[in-house]
Amino acid sequence: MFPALPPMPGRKAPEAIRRDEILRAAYRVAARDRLGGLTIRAVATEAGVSAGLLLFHFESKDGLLVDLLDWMLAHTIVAGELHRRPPPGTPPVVWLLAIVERDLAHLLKQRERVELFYDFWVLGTRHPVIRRLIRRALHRYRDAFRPAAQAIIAAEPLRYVGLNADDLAGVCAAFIEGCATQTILDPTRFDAVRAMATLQALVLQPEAVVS
Amino acid sequence: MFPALPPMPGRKAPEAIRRDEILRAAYRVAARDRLGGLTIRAVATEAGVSAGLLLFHFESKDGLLVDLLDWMLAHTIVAGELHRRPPPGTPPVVWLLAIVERDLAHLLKQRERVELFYDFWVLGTRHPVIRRLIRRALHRYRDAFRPAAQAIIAAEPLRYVGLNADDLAGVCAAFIEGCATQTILDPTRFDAVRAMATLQALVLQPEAVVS
DNA sequence: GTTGACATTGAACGCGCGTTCAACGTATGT
DNA sequence: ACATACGTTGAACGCGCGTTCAATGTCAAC
Repeated sequence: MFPALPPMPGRKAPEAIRRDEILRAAYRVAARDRLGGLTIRAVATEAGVSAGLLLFHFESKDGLLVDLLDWMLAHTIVAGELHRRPPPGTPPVVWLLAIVERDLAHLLKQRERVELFYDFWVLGTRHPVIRRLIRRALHRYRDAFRPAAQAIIAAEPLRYVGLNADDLAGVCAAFIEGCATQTILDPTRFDAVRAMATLQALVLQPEAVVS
Repeated sequence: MFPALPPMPGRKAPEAIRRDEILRAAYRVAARDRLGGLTIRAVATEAGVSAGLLLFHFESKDGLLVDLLDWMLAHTIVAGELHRRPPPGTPPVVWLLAIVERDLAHLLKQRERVELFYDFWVLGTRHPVIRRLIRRALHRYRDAFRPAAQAIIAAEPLRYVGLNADDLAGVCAAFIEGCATQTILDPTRFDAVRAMATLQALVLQPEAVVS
C-alpha cells in the first residue's frame, strides 16, 4: 500500500497483517455463506492462501471462529454510542424510546450481520468461549440503555420500587432482540416501525404523545 | 402391548408406528445433543434400528429434520390456549400482561426445547421448508395475544390510532422472544421475573399497580 | 408350501471436513 | 556466501457424515 516501506526487521508478510487479511476473508465468507459454510478451505481460498497457512496462523478452526467473533464485535457490531446524552427538556421515557427506536432501525439495516450474530449465539449455547464473548457483547449492548433507564427510575422512584436500571435496560434489549428474531425470519409480516409505534403508544401517557 | 391383536392386514411393524418411534428417538437425541449432534446414525442407535431403516422410512436427513420439527411443533411446544378468556372486571392491559407473564414463565421452564427451537430457527434462515414451519409456529404464538390486544385497542382507540391488534401482539411476542434469547445465554444475569415486573411498571398506570 | 411384498440389516461408497507434515521459497543476520 | 528462521505450499491422512444396495428376514395371501 505504501510505496517504499523501511526495511523492518519483520518477515515477508508479518504475522499481524496476514492474520488480519485472513480474518477479513473469513468475515466475507461468513457474511455470504454463514457459519455453516465457513470452512477452512473456503476461507483460505477467499484469502488467496493455502489451507495449511491458515492453520499456521490460527491454531485450529476453533481458534479462527473465536478470533473472527472477536474481530466482528470490535469492527462491525458497533453499539450506538452517540445517543447517550439526554436531549434537554425531553422526559426520560421519551429519551429511552428514542434510543430504542434508533437502535432498532440500526439493527434492521444490517440483517446480514445480525443473522451471523445469531449463528454465533447458537454456537455459544454449547461453546464456553464463544458464549463469554456473546455475553459480553449483549451486556455492552444493554448498558447503552442504562443512563436513560436510570433517569426514568430516578424521575418516578415510586413507580419502579424494587427495580433498577439494569432491569429496565434488559427489557429494552429484550424488545429489540425479539424484534430482530421476528423480522429476520419473516420480514414481510413483521413491521418493526409499527412495533415501535405500538410500544410508544403503550408506554407513553396519552397526553405525552409526540409527533 | 395388547396381548392378542386382531390379525391386521398390516405388516410386521407398520410404517406409522416405526416412524413415530424414530421421531421420538430423534427428539431425544436432539434434546440431548442439539441439531449439531443429530446424525442419522445417532438417531438410529437411539431408536434401536439400523441407519438404513431410518432412510427407508424418511427419504433423507432433510426429510427427517422437517418431520421432526413438525412433530415437535405438534407435540411439545404447546401454545398457551387456556388464557384466551378475559377474566371479568380486569382492565385489558392487565389481562394482556397476565398472558405475557404466564407465557414467559412457561417458556423458561422448557429451556431444552427453546434452545432446540432456536437451532431450527437458525436453520430456517436458509432452509425454506423449515422457515415456513417456524413462521407458522411464531404466527400461532403471536395470535395467542390477539384477543387481549384487540380488547386494549378497543378500549382506547384514540391512543392506538393507526395500529392494530397484530402490531400489539407482535410486540408481546418480541418481548418474550427477547427474554428467551437473553435468559438462555445468560441465566445468571438476566432475571425474567424482574423483567416482567419492569414491563408492568412501565405499561401500567401508576394507580393501577396491583399485587 | 410356495409366492410375493414389505421390513430390516450391515457393509460399503464417496465426499468434505479439520488437521498434519515434509518440502520448498525467501528474506534476514553474520 | 552461508546459515538460520520464518512463511508458505500441496499432498496426504483419518474421520464422520449422508446415502446406497444387495442380501436376508418376516409375515400375509393363495
